[in-house]
Amino acid sequence: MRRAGLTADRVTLAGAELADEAGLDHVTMSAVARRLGVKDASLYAHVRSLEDLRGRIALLAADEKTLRIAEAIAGRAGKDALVAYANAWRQYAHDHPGRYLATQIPMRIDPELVARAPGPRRAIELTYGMLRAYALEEPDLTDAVRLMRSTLHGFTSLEAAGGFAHERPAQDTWIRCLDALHTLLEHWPSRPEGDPA
Amino acid sequence: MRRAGLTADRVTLAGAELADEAGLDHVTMSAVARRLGVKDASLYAHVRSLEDLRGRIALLAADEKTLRIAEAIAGRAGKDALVAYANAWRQYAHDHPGRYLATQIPMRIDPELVARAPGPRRAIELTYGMLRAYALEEPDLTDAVRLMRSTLHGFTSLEAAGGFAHERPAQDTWIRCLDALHTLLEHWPSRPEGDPA
DNA sequence: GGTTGTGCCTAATAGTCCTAGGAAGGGATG
DNA sequence: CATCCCTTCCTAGGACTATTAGGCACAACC
Repeated sequence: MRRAGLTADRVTLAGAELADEAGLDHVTMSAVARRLGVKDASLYAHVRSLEDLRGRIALLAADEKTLRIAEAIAGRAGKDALVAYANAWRQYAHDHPGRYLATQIPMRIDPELVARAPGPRRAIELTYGMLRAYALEEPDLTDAVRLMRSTLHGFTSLEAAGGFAHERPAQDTWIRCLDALHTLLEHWPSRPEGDPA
Repeated sequence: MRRAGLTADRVTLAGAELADEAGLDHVTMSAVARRLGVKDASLYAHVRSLEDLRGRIALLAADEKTLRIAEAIAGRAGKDALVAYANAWRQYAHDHPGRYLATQIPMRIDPELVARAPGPRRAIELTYGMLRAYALEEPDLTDAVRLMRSTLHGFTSLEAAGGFAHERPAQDTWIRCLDALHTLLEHWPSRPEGDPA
């Protein structure tokens, strides 16, 4: 009797592949087990539950996306970095729609596992680092980081869900949106007086 | 034997309520049937499948959200309208997290049903109408609409998923982001020469 | 009052998650 | 080399879910 060499990471990877190929809600214990040539009960030695598996897929996606972004912006600055950052984000969502969707589900996942995953935290750090070129001070910097993440996530998410009808190519809008974001970051509106928050 | 008076709409509503209370993936045929005091098989007379039900929930959410936005911006213009629009959007996502999440799933739903639902189309029209105050010309107007939808959706989506850590209240960031969007729309960057697209 | 159709039912199949307990491979230890 | 033990994977089974097929009873119309 051969051993399949399962680990939590291998199970997670199989689930992630399945999510990209068949859609996130086709990621079931049975389906992942079939893909690994194993009985479903065997997975429970490595993964606590289906919900746990989905959380791990989300964390994997966050790590992978962060890594891609880090590579993309390395050695770049200013608008160059901004565009590279955004394109890497969008490209990851295109390449891995299932994994990307997994990151959107409100996760009630093992906090200890989250703490060990570097992805989410590092992603924020990267964004802060990149936006430092725009000479924003706190709390504007935090707000700008959040705005940027919101816009990128919203665009890729809507695009994936078919939210942009056919009239105008999404790619054209994308380029213009990056222009707009860049402009906005360069001319970030000042706070009204008496608003230190 | 009492009749429950089921219709497709009543089933959809029960599913939507369940989605908000228990989370979208607790919306099952059995659970909806239980909530309606009915056997699960009975639902299939009104709804084609679970996936169909989820699609209907998504369409319901789109209609409701659009209605709220329409009420919010009625009689307003300029930044006033922008803020009202955005707040209505965000408030809907807060009030109905399950329904809102349903709109994010790529739906392979009956196209005929989609065509009959006024929500998605009307939402876009409303956005166009509101942004007309900013004197943008096509295709900038379309791009601005898409940017606006992306940012609002991204923000509410990230917020719902717990994406904004505790440091700074999300509400404060929200206000500043609306300022920023308004500023951006007033100073939309011009296209580079020789780019009629 | 009989007919017709609809609304909800029972019954059944297949697939799912997950638990409990058992067997067999692989490594450490005598 | 033999033994022990831990990990890995299995079999078996319970509870729940989605979906289909067919039946009965209620309501409306003639």
